[in-house]
Amino acid sequence: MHDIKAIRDNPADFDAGLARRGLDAMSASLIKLDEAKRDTMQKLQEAQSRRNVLSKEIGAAMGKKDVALAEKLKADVAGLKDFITTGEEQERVQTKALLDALAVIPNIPMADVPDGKDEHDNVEVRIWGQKPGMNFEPQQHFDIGEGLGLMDFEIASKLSGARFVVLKGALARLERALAQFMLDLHTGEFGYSETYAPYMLRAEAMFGVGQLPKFEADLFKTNSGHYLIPTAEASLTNLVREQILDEAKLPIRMTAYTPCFRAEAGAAGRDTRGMIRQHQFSKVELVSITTPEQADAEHERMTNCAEEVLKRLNLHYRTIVLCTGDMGFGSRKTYDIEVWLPGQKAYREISSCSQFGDFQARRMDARCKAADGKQTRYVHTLNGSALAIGRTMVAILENYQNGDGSVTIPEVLRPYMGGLSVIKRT
RNA sequence: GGAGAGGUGGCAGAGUGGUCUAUUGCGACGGUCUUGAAAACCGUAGGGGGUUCACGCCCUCCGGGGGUUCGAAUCCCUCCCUCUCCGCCA
Repeated sequence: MHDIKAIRDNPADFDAGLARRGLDAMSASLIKLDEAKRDTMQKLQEAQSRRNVLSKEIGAAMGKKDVALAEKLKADVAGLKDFITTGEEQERVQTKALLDALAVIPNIPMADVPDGKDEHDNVEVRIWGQKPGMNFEPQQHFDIGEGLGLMDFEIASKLSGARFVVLKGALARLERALAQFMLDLHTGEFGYSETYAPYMLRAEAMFGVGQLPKFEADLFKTNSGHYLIPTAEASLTNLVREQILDEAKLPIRMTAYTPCFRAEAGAAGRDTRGMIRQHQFSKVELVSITTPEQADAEHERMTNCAEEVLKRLNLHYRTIVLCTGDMGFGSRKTYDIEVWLPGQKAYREISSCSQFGDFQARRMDARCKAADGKQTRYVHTLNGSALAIGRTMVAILENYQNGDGSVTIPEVLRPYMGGLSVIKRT
């Protein structure tokens, strides 16, 4: 959510920011809505002020049992009633019109985000490791998993339809092992606080992180009116909603391992095979709540935390910064980490780390204040996947596959796999 | 799911139609006193918004949203949440 005052003060900057996103200028229409609202407010407040004064005089007259004066004053103030009633209604309508318009406008990219139209204009910022050498033709993860007899899309479709999977035996355990490994790393070495939070949220919370109103079609909704979280970001970020935090306590760093549910509306035909794009997947998420000054450094730090997972798994990856045309709705800067998949012969997104500025904080009303400070201000929010579990499993299967169809388990995961070093067909 | 009771400032807790500009207590901060502290005493306080170069002035907020009234913390409607008892239950 944008600050209308900032738009009013600097409409040209705002429109220039929108243009970088490929959007038309909106400042003029927004300012018009705002001016109409403020005009109503001024007249309304003046009338309310007069009403308050007269009402007090009525009270005083009643107290002195001067009924005649009270009745005269009542007649005086009666004329204001209609004006105030319609003014209040008008203010509500105008305020809603402005907020509705603001609610669907994406965040403005930071100055150092590269301009571009789509994913082809993203810019690589670093690359780590190298493609594994293999003396056989690498298979894709679904062929490996099905070959092991431990990954079953067919039975999953009978249970739930397309875009679901059933994992068995060592692969089911690998899912758990990956989550444990990642959580231990982030809590033990990087200072994130492990958090368990709801998987179902109210509309207000979904609005807070920017999922609503614009992306309702991407969410699953329950018959209780809740929405299933598409990412733990939604739950974790909302933990600071409607609060004024002590700045000395920032940054707050939280992590959670949760299932994620995505309707994948509009993804028909994309990644239909395998585990890359599912309605249900798990993810270890990182969320940071910071002061405005801390946000940029925290973004780099968070991205490094996500990359560290891949380093320890010895998976080749590259980190890219998304161009203005490819960024998500609420983000002002996003790094994607793409892991190399030898079976697919492609880099695929395995993590996305974004900073939102105060975009979500305004929607959630999450603020902070220095202990000695008078002024409250909005916190900054950041989140990143570290990592998506399903896609990490895909990467391990494809990168650690052997010529005989077995899969070697990365060293760091073996303690979590009961010492198992190779997954073989049983 | 059924029945009942409640949501008031950082916390506790009054107020049930008219100087409420929200009583009081605790806690907090500043000061007086003191070598220092404690105690005592005095004083200061929140959020959002409009307007102003500024000082300031004004509007609004007693869980959220509507309504009644000249006037609402107080009355009505509605939603949310908490607590108690019953029922059910991993």
